[in-house]
Amino acid sequence: MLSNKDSPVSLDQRNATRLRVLEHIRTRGATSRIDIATALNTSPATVTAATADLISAGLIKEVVGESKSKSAKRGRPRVLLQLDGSSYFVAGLKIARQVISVLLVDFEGKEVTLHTHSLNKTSMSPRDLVKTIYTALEEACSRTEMTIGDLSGVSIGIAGLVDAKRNFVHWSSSLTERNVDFSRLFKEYIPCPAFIENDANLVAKAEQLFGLGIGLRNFLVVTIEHGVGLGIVLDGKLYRGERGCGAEFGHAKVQLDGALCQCGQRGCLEAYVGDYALIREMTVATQDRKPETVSDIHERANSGEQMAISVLNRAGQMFGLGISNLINLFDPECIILSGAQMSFEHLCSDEVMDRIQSGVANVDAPLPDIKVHHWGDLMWAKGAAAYGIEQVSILKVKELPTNAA
Amino acid sequence: MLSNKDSPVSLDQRNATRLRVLEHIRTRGATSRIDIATALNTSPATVTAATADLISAGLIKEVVGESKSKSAKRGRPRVLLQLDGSSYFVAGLKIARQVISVLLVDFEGKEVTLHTHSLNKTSMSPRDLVKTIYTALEEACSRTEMTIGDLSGVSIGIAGLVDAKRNFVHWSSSLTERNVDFSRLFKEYIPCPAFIENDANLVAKAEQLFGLGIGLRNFLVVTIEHGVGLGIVLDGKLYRGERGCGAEFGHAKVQLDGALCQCGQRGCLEAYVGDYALIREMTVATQDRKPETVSDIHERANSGEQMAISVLNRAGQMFGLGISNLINLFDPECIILSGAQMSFEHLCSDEVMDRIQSGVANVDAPLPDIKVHHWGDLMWAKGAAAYGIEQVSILKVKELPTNAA
DNA sequence: GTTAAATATTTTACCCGCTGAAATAAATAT
DNA sequence: ATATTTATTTCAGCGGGTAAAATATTTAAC
Repeated sequence: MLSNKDSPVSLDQRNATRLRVLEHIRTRGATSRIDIATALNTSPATVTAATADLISAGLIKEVVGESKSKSAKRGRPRVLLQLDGSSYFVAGLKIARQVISVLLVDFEGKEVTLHTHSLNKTSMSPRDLVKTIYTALEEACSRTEMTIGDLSGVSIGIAGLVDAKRNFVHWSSSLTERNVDFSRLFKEYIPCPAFIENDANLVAKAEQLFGLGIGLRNFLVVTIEHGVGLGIVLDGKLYRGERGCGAEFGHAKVQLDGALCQCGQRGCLEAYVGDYALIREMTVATQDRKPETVSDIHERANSGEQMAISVLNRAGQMFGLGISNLINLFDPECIILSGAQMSFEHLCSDEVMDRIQSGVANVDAPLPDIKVHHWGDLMWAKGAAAYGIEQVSILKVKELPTNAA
Repeated sequence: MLSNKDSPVSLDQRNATRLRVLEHIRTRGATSRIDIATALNTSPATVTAATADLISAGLIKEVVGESKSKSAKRGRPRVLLQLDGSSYFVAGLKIARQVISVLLVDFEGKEVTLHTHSLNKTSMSPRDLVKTIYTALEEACSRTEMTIGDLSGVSIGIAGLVDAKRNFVHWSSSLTERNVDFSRLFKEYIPCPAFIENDANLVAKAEQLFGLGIGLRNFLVVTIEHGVGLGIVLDGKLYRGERGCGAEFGHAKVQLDGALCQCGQRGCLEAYVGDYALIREMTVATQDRKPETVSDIHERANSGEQMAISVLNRAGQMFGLGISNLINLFDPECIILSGAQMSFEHLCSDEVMDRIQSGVANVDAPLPDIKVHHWGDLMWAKGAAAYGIEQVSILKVKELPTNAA
């Protein structure tokens, strides 16, 4: 009798097909089997098999409705397939300085509830952080009919250097310790799969699944907030680097021995563009009237204050220089500038775009698209949720039986 | 009767396996089938099939000799497989400013002959360039018993912005025209498959196949010569960007509105590090004693001339800044500094390494290796040959019959 | 209203590449 | 000479995918 052991190659192959079908449905919305087969360049028979598996797992469902693509006049109508949001739920968390945001979403990414948990310290020990995350999750669930046990995945975004593959945080301003392996702590406190990632990478995932990156395979997402973050998507996947700490754009050096940065080094982009940098500059220049936020600086600039204009202007020039370097290196399809607040117009001005243009090696081919995306406050948590949905999709597909039931 | 049409998926799958086996033999040298099966995590039966195909195509051959890995005391001895260099020959060309270097190699990369064809102009029309390439190829072949018709591939390295997938050159200092599609010209003049690529990408290929990049999957190669070039290898493949003009490191901006560069922009790394930049600086500072080469500057620095020391020092600082930015973005396994001449010690000094170290976001994990590779003068042409061998390998594998003969 | 045509999906028979087990090959130890 | 060990090849079978046929479900035509 021959072995019945699953050959790993074949298993991976089939799951890869299932995942490709699932991803296509997620990005394109309600689609028919025949359209999926055409789009994925595969046979209808394969799509029938894959979708049957996904339906049995509760990941997708058949819906009634009109096909968006060419509607035939005659013949059997197409059956549309859509994500089934109701089977699984995921929590996306963003660890910010003052607050943890918890966004509970269904499997389509639709918001179930949002909860904000205040922090009294801007940094804490890993164990305390995970305990606080658990509390925040419980509070969020208590607003719904769910319990933590109903969650299929928890995804956590944090600023800093994170090796997501290992749930390992090299360093984060939210932690009092370096080199933290969260996988053990998660197993101890969180009763479902949990993932931690760099926050900018998560926003990149959100752009890819729900935002301006839908359908793109090579793009960069630059996040603008307290600091400057970067997410790199190459060939449809997040690029993280060998040790998981690549895509450090905020601390790219734009000036030899330049301004002092939070990180202790000199000349970092963030030291010219980050909000704390702008506030510091304004404070030095106008001791008596310290601005509280970047919006304050904007207001003063709009009302004609030369110093404010100059500060914002230099930030824009440095930012443009950094972006042009990204284009020179990556030559992406698109760069998405993502921010949750409206306080980064000075980084999207015509002058900045001119600076970018003038810094890119000149070819007679159109520049990559530079798109500005003003998200709501939920940007970061949505990013975490997007990543969680993706990871849980992978887990659920792997759990599918090898042979049809 | 059912269709016998090859399903493209399966065909690609088998060819991918054949190529993986071929690549393994190329990088590891003489190896037995059992070792290949273990290394590629596949079954001996598959390796038997793949190697039989590769042998019938003349790509590899069985050789006698001792296995390098654990030699068993008893049992059937392992049969070693090695590249068969004698079946196919490839020409690697480097278009430099004064000269075209032609390196004829066998399929193992062993030099058959080297020929240098002088140019009387530093730039010419695309058609003239291809004609000149043909002449240079003829001259090189005439030194051997080969003719151009015996070549299985011609690979051409050129400085500038090249979209290798399309054999399209956006811009090159060696051409009097922009936006040149070489595929038609190659068909017209070159009687075998021909490929054109950015020269730094080719050096990266050479490092991957023959040099310090063997076995690495994510590394960067920085070339230092007249200008500064970059080749990016991610997941074992050259990363070229969406329009094929990524990896432009020489024109990355390291200073806002800085020194004027050849390219017409300001603040490019090359404008601080390129040899013409150093010579220009020295000329301004010491009008009466213009240095001819970077080596001259080195000599003067070694003999204690402050101005020369200062010029080289600043170049090193700027270079270190650029490298640290690469590490921050890519977090590679390794960065290889490749140069054909010995005139870049000032870019590998301890001060430069300190500058790199101090510019990399700090994690408690070892920095990527920074390796210095002093090639001979053949560096560029060897790179072209490496790329040619790889491309021809792919072509030959694709030409294999679907069913065993 | 019935039938024909059109189109979507499912079923079925089979192809292809890979695998494990068995067979074979080629050496050494006894 | 025979047993043992190890490498390679052969071979039957598995799993995923496909083309073609079958089936399902609609509209158009009469």
